[in-house]
Amino acid sequence: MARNDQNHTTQERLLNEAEILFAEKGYHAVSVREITKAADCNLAAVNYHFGNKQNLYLEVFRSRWAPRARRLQEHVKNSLAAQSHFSAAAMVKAIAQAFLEGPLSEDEQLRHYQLITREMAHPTEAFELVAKDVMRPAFRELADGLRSVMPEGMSEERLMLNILSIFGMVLYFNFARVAVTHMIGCQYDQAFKARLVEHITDFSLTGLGIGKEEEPR
Amino acid sequence: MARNDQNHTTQERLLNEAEILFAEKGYHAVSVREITKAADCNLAAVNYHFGNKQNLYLEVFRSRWAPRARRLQEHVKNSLAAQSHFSAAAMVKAIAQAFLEGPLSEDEQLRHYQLITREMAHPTEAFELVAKDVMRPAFRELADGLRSVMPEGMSEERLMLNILSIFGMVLYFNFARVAVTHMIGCQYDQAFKARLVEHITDFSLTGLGIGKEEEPR
DNA sequence: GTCTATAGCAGGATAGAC
DNA sequence: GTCTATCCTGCTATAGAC
Repeated sequence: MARNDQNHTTQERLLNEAEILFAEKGYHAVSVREITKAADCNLAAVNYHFGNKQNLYLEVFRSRWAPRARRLQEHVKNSLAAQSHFSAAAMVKAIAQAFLEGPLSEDEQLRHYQLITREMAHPTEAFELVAKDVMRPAFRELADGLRSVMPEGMSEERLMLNILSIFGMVLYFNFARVAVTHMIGCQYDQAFKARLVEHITDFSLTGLGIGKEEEPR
Repeated sequence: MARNDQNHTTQERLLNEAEILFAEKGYHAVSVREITKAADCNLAAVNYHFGNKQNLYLEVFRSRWAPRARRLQEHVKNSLAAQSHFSAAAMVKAIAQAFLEGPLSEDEQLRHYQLITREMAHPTEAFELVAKDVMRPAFRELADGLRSVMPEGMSEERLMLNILSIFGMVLYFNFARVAVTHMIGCQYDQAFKARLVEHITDFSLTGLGIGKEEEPR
């Protein structure tokens, strides 16, 4: 295995650079030439190590995206395990925190959400891959956790919609950073992210916080 | 102006087909050849009518996406005007309803959200265009409406985050249909969409509906 | 494993006839 | 306005030297 200065194999460098570029521009907007140049290796390397471009893309999800998603899941689990008292509030906060201020670096975070957002809007084989192996199990686990702290008799569908709604917000505030910034004029610095976590937690627990009003009759 | 069977000019047909294809596959995944073939016209037509591919893409947002977004905005406004009593509940419901069961056909809806989701995740000139002319004004109007029904003294940032959260959910439940379907196994038929509107309304008003729990100390 | 060289094709864009 | 024909660039993928 040949390694360069940073002591990374060509395969690793290709995966790293491919992920960055795919996340930034999308599959079709990125050429193999661009990737191999960024990875400081030869044009033929992609075909040698991964067979073709599509396979490199899939491998990015297999060997980069999925493990990171599992790290996030672990982070949520650990946050909850550290709580003396398990509650819905703790759970929502743990999720929001993991996804916005969690173990991922700023750049990792952005990449992570851009990659999956693209796949959600227009799924390829990569989506099947991570949905089956990562997302669905994680989703089940969260559903089980939430079920245990919600009033009995809540329908399964309602339970799932609740989780999806929380995810929807978290995902939105991540992938649509540019739009959010445009609309409210805030940079995504540490302070703003902390306020976002607080907001998502509050909103998930109490909505707008004014309760449901009676319909006039 | 030359028209074909459907009595549409070549320009119109190009815009129609371009929108469908760009929404479905994204800018780079669609070729001019594919568009002109779908529009049943010559390869050179794109360059003749729009100068180049990029300009056709922008024109799709200008002449198709933006007017439709305004239609949605009008729909919300009319729904609210028809209410005898203006309330936060009515407002949230009007938004959710407009975006999920509103004036757009099934296909129009899908296209609409796929186009803007792509732009939010990776903005181009098209985003600037619709952000300035359509999204920001609509957002302001909604913010003003919500401000009038929220408790006084709510910070502007909180107000905006509330609206963005509602949008986040609505957008998510639209563009991530495939993911939602994967996770909870529901098709997006009329009945499910109605339940979604109900859910989004409830969630926005009361969150999980169990109130904020006290931190144990 | 990594390189160069190149095959083979699809892409956007244009020129010029009609 | 619409067509055909064509230019030229850039793409993925492969063959074969090292």
